[in-house]
Amino acid sequence: MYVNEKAIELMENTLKIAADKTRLKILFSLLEEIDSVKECREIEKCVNDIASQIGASQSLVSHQLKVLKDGDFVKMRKDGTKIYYSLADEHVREIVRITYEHVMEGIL
Amino acid sequence: MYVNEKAIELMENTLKIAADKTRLKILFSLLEEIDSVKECREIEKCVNDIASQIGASQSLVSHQLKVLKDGDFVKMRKDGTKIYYSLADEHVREIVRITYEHVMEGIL
DNA sequence: TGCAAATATGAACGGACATTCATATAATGT
DNA sequence: ACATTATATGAATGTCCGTTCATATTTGCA
Repeated sequence: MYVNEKAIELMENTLKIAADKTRLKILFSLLEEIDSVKECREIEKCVNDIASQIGASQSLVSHQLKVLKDGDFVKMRKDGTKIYYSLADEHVREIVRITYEHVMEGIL
Repeated sequence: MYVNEKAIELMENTLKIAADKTRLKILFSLLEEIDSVKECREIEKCVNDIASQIGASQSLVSHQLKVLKDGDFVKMRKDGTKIYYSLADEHVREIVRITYEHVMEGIL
């Protein structure tokens, strides 16, 4: 089917943002586990907590959070010296969830 | 939530394969339009048909089809000198569809 | 005002990769 | 066997980007 060039570009940009292991780890760190991936709740965390949790440097996490924020994958809330990040909306969760399930099924 | 390193790598690889405008065009060219994206049927096309349809060179399409095939995004069927490609399974359609819808909603 | 904690920023480096060009391989028909 | 059509392949190139290191900025507090 035909899809115009602009839509293709937007899709490419969106998928590129998700297609990085550091950024994926950040996104998963913002999902609180309950039972399955489907039932995760969004939570908020500050930069250093994310960094120590995923085992990456503060600088790297800050850089990648900027990418995620520019791409509207996450939103932020300032509180004192700390800045809390959380997932932007349900759509981010959905794209992460579906890719995760596909990988887990070993099909894709 | 915690996700092991191997799953993160697989997700990164899967998303990287989809995150390219030429490969996205190829995938869309293998979706026959009916009404909405949800209702598309898979079809098969040979390399040159795909190339002329998306306005790319034969060499480029062949290179990217190899990437898509190695990533199990497409499957192939030989018939004489022609080789017909089609989407591998429903999961490929789903990831393309969801990303497309998100972009179209202008939310993500 | 000075210090410390938390985060952001900029430069620099190295590796990955999309594209092009030229050429090779494979299959078909005469 | 040869020419033709369809597709694959390999090298070369230029660009993008993930990561690191050092440093700047901001906020709170004594």
